Amino acid sequence: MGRCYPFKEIEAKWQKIWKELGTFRAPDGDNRPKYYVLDMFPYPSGAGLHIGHPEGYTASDILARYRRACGYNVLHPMGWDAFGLPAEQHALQTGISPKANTGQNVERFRSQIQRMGFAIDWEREISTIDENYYRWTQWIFLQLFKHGLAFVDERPVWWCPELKAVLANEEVINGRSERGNHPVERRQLRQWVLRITAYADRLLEGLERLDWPDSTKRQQRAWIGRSEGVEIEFAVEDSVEKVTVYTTRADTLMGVTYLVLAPEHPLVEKITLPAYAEAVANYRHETAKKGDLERTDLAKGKTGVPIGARGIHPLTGEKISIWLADYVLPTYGTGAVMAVPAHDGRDYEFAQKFHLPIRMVIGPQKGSPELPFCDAGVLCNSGAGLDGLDSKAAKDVIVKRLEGKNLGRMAVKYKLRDWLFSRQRYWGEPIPIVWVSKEDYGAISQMENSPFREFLPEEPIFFEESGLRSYAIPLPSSQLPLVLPVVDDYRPSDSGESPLSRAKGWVNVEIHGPTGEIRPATGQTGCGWFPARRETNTMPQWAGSCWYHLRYLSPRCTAAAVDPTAEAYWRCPDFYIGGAEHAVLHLLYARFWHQFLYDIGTVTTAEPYPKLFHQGIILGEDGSKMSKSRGNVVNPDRVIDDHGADALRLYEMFLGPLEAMKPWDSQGIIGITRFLQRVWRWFLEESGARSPRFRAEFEESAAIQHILHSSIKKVREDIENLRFNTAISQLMVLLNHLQEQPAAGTGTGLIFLQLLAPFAPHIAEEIWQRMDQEGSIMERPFPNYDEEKISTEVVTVVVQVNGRLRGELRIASDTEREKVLRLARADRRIEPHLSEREIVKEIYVPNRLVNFVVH
RNA sequence: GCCCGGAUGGCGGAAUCGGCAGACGCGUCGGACUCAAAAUCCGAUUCCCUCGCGGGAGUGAGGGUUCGACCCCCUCUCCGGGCACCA
Repeated sequence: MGRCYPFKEIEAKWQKIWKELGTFRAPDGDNRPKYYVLDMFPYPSGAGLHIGHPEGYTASDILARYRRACGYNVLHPMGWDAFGLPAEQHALQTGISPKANTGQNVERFRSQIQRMGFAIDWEREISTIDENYYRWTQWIFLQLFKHGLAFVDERPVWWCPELKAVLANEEVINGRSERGNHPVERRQLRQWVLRITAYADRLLEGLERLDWPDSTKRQQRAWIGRSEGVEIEFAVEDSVEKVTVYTTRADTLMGVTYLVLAPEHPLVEKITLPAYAEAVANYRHETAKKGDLERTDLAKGKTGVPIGARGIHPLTGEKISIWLADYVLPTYGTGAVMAVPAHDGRDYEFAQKFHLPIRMVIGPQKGSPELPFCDAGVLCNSGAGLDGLDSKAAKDVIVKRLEGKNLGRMAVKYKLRDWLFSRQRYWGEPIPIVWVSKEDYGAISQMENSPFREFLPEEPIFFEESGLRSYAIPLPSSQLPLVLPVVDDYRPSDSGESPLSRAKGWVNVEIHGPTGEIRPATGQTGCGWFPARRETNTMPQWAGSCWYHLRYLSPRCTAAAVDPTAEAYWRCPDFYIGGAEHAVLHLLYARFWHQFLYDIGTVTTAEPYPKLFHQGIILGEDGSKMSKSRGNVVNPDRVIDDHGADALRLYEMFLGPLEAMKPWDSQGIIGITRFLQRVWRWFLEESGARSPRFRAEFEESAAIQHILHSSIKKVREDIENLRFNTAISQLMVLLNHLQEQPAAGTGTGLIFLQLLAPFAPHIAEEIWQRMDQEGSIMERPFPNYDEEKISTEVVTVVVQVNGRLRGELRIASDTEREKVLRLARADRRIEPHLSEREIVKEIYVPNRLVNFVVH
């Protein structure tokens, strides 16, 4: 290492000063306009900060510091998404409690983040595992419960034998667990479910008004998967039952040649003919064993069995066979489809395999098609009133006919499923519910002043187990937080029960109806005391992150999840930045909770994140994803040790566009280090004192004023558009020009420092001080540019002949067209290209370009 | 399979209302300083022909529109991401 500026000392020095002075504290309510910048808070893993974390944080920090300098009251907070499976697995391996382990990880993350010198208001730090935080997560859950949006259901769920845990749909990828890539299987378990589907339309429509990346909106739309179609009833021959199918292609109704039910369809038992019962039972059994991986594996081809019963076509009365096939999913639509093999790829494949009839009803193809025609078209073979209509018109006619017979109606379906909200784990928020008998539920719900009625829903929530019904009683506010009990065994049970179920003293309680008190079981009930069992499932990791953006507004508030006064001022984040991997999970769940909180009056904004940005991924030096196994992981601590936090900040932003995926280059950071050293040496002498080059009264040349003011403009615009790489390059260009001058105005130097400050705050503060400036550079308004200084009197106009560059002219700006063309024609370099040729056309783009078209 | 996004020097990347391609930085080469090295500073650096002046080619490939295309249109290749029997 050569002569470096003393980044170690000055970075520690300014971080200390900022902390002591509370420079970045964001006061509630203020005359200034507010600006709320939010980072996706990290999961504090045992591995410590990754080089990718500071990328997003630096970006938001630059924006925060810039907005501050532009006169905004900026809120830039940080916290910890601290519940999660890794801490629990670590506990199983080491015996160290998740709480202790997570605490250590948080310490490390905090100190690593603080070393970056971010303008964070640390007094607002939050953690999802704090009792005073999850108390309100529980409160929101109870509100959902009260409003009928949280319920229990015995349902097939993804069970991972390896993790011994139930996984949400989103945590299962191609039949394997997202975390750990273990195989998963179906199991029937009692689960808590949140009715996110009730918000499907609002979640969809709300997207229109959001300033989000298109790809993320697209993903959410696809996830919600709204489709408009028709439900059609097919009577079953010799039966009172009917098969209801859902289709988006009612126009192909005349091409239906058979029906298919999902193997799980409840009608199967009722309508299967005895002769087919055994084969059907076998097929259903086979399907149940399959994971969705096998079931959805297209390569394996279609399977299915007939059930003997026949359906009756609602318009033609034709009798068609009914089949069971696992290509029909029980969880979508009605779990039954009408098969139109001529116009659907899947039906076609199935029909081919089982030699079922194929009837074309969308023309104009002739004969039996080689391939199904799946687009819209013009109807044929469909009879009077339909043939010749296009698909759209035909749908209308067919729906009208069905409605006339009361055999069909328009219907809207979604791919979105309700959110499976319980986990059989220890390290999560306890669900604040106790279970009581039917009689006791009746008694408690009748007690007029019982606190247990605070969150009681209109419809009771219950489940049945070995013939006994248990009823859900919500804990009252006075019992919150429901604290996670200390246990010594974090293993889940093989039966799918949470480790909490082992804490018998915690699980078995008695509740006092009149007062809302809860005590450990004594066996002495009566006098308003009822025996109860606590819910032992915990919430998924997504819960805490659904509303953290609100808790920052009033992190210590004990009276409410969000203090209404603070909420009225800060509202919601003006800018939200984080990884694209959260496009559908966190970002959809958080929108759901926020919309719900809006409905119950907790917040005054309809959407949580009006503007969202995804930073790209930083790859290893070899261009592949950083991973321990590849040995290409860059440790931010090392980089700060070697080059300083300012250099790391600057370099991460200089690598390329913020949203791009870009490889780290340990050579490249040298360029940034050199730049910072040149800055240091331009301002300061060897001794560290301010350089004598600076003059208080100094008239800069027009050229310097031009580059200075256009740099101010570019830096401002680039920050506002998150183009930090080009902003930094402009600062380099500016310094290159300034360095060529023997002297400089003090004001020019100070402007340079102010432009640099959001990116490299420590060095900017230090030089600011050594330039004898009072106070923090952060307190000064961001420089403005003078448009007049940017406009130039002389411009370069390039001259082309037939579009090929042949020369250029230096002329006064806004010279009239004829004069420019005359000068161009006479130019020494242009003339030879024009001589003896006819000029067909002359193009002049003012102040930019001349093009002669010659024959 | 379907839907997005991308492809620019040795490398990361600039430049898109259609108007000088390669800003800025890395690397490399040459020079200054030095006993020497490091550091620093100065210069060169898309490729080809040329001592030079200059000329030719060039933004993944091929075609098109235009006075003019990295930019717009069509076809294709490769890379990245998302969805994946959703009827």
